[in-house]
Amino acid sequence: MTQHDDNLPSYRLDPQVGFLLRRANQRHLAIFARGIPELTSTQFAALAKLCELGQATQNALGRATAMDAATIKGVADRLRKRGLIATAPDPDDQRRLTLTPTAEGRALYASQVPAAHAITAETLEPLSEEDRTTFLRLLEKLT
Amino acid sequence: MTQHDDNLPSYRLDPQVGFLLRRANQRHLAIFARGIPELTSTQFAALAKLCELGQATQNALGRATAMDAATIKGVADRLRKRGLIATAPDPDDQRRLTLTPTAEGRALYASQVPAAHAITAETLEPLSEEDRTTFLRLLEKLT
DNA sequence: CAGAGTCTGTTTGTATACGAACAATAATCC
DNA sequence: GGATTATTGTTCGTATACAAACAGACTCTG
Repeated sequence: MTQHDDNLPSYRLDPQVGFLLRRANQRHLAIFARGIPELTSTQFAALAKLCELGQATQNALGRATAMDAATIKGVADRLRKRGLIATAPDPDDQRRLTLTPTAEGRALYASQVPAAHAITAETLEPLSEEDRTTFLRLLEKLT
Repeated sequence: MTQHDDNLPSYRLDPQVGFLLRRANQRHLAIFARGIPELTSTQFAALAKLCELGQATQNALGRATAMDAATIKGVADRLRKRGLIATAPDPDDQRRLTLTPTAEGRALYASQVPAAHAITAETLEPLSEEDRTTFLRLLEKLT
């Protein structure tokens, strides 16, 4: 069987979950960049969620898209600079910034939804129909 | 004011592979940072692979750890600054930089291997023994 | 009501990531 | 053997990520 020397640390990088997760993510991001060159994966996520919600506070949008306050600020700034979302102060809470997708933002989002589905399909393409379901079910448990 | 237009293709962010991959990766990185505060996940990967290989060219180490030339440069610079790896010019090829782990680097690596295994275990902890095998098998195909 | 604590958005600093362009060097080909 | 091509490492610019510290605005509690 396999010999194990207890004096030497036995560790291989390649099969570790973390390494595989990082590479799978890299592959997905490359597919995304080819599929929707107009936006980054993160920007599309924020825009999509904002269109889904209709409107949201900046930090709330960050929570909904798994970005911390500092990250969502940068993403929101770039989307606003491109005219895809608009910012308005909340009359009920002076701290809050309410974000809303602009008509242009909604249009871009709608136009890219088919591409987004294609990206998901291409990312999962190496798996059989059945394996995709299994994979997504298990992956969801690791979030 | 939110209304649903049935002409638009439906899309939800939450179940998309890309979003789940990103969040699973975030969770893993948080586990890693708690488990090995001395090094980032990327730095540990580079150090581990270099210890595995004994020595490597900078770009070759990048390829072995899935980092492009610009990324591995930054990682290698930080590891060198901390005295964990050493750099030497290749006599046979003036372009190449040969990287080698220092004694300190090997010692730190060896001391953290158990923690690294624990990180992998904790990341996969939500899955049953059988599901872990399945998940890793499928994840590997998406790399 | 006053003070403690919480939440909002912001800023700074560090660390991946990657595209693109670059100079120096090697390898290849005709 | 000289020109073309490829590779190596570097730099620049942009975009996530996140910790930490901050000020201002709200909330809760005593």
